[in-house]
Amino acid sequence: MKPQLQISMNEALYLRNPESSDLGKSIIKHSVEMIYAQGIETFTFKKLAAEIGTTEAGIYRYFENKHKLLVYLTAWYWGWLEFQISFHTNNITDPIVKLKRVIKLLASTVEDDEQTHHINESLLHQIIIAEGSKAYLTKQVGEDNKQQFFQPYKVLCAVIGNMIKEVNLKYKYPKSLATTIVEMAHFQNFFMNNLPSLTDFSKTKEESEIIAFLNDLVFSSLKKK
Amino acid sequence: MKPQLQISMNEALYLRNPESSDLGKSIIKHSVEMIYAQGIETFTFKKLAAEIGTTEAGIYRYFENKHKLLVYLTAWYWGWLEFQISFHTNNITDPIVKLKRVIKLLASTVEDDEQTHHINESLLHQIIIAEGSKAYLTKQVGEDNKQQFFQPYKVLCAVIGNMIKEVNLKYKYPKSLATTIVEMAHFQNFFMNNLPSLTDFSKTKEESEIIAFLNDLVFSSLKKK
DNA sequence: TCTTTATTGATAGTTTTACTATCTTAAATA
DNA sequence: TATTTAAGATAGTAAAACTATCAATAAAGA
Repeated sequence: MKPQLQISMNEALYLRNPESSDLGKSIIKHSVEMIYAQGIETFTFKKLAAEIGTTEAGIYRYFENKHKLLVYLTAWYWGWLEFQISFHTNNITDPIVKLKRVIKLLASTVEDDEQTHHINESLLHQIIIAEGSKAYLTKQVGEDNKQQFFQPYKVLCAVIGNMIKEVNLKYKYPKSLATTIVEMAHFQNFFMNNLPSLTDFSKTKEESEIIAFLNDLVFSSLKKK
Repeated sequence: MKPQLQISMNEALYLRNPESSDLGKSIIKHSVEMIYAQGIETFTFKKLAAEIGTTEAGIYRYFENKHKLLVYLTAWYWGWLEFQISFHTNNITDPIVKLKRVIKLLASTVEDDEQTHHINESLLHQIIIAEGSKAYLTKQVGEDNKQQFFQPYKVLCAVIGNMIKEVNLKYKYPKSLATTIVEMAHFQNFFMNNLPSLTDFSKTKEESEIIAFLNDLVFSSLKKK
């Protein structure tokens, strides 16, 4: 039996911890599948309840509303990704190699660990691409931020920002470049698949091209003069 | 009397052309003010109707739904911005100067032409920053794209992509760099004001810093080797 | 083992959003 | 003057987004 990876979650994101029961885990599992399939706007707690054989009220015992659930899923994803990054860059000493590794992890389709847990990371990755920014592009972003809902995202960006500094201490915009990498890894993917004329990858639709673009972008910026 | 700038709009975006009547113009004007103030999720046609002294049904005669209205506003904005860009880069021959000008236009707060029309471009700019990507981050993106709803955005990106090529014909990712500039001009602004630890501009909160970042990013990439 | 507590299921209800339909009036146009 | 057309007024429906209550059951503690 593999050791279960537990992502520690901000308690203010849920009413009852979904990791603490079968129903909770089922909510997460089917949320991911349904939001992936239908998109966040057409997804409702009622549909979710019907799907997993419980009632709407049952869902509301775990999550206050759809927005909190989305924020929960994004927070979980960024926490998970940060773990992946620290795992896969663990014994790399060269900061350039390390940063390249991160870019690859950000822009690659994740393979799902079917065995490990109820969350299909591959579907969740697609959700984050299409819905992730909706977690913070709201009027409540200030309050949500005060409650630390975006901490995993901020931690991940900080980690990448530090790697950037390792490559070139004199570079003036490590944080902004970090968010640019993260956001563009996703946006270029979305554009490539949905509005292909906005990218240079419409012919092959290969994520390796996104990686090449991001590498070029980042290491041109970090080249010392 | 100044000549009115008319942005030509895709007819499939509305049921009745809002530019064709006072009520229509009022819908646009107050939509911009209300979406700016409340955000797109809490904004409703009922509230809008109350605000402008008409009925919900009255709004529905112009726009099929809230999403179409948002797409209309974003399309208008990108059309308007493209005009601004072509106007302000008109007699510039040096492609580097031209591209810098574009970056400045993208990342600067727009001053509203109070006199010219019913749309407050300054508020609309803020709406695009916070809500703009929601216009295409949906499950209907494919159908919406087929109906050419994103044409003004695509045209703008193509224009910028061509300027990039003018600077360096050998650069491999002109389109993706163009969308990166456009999106990051907005995202860095949103982060600076709402999640400041994600940027390097949290101290000053000056958009001039975003411009400097984008200039550095773009011209590092376009430097010939 | 008995009792308490916690979790879920079942049911019902409210408010708001998102829309559709119809009818009337007023204004513009032919 | 007849006739399209836009807009106001009113009403209504379906679904979404919740809240409340009570009973059944299972686990945990005394």
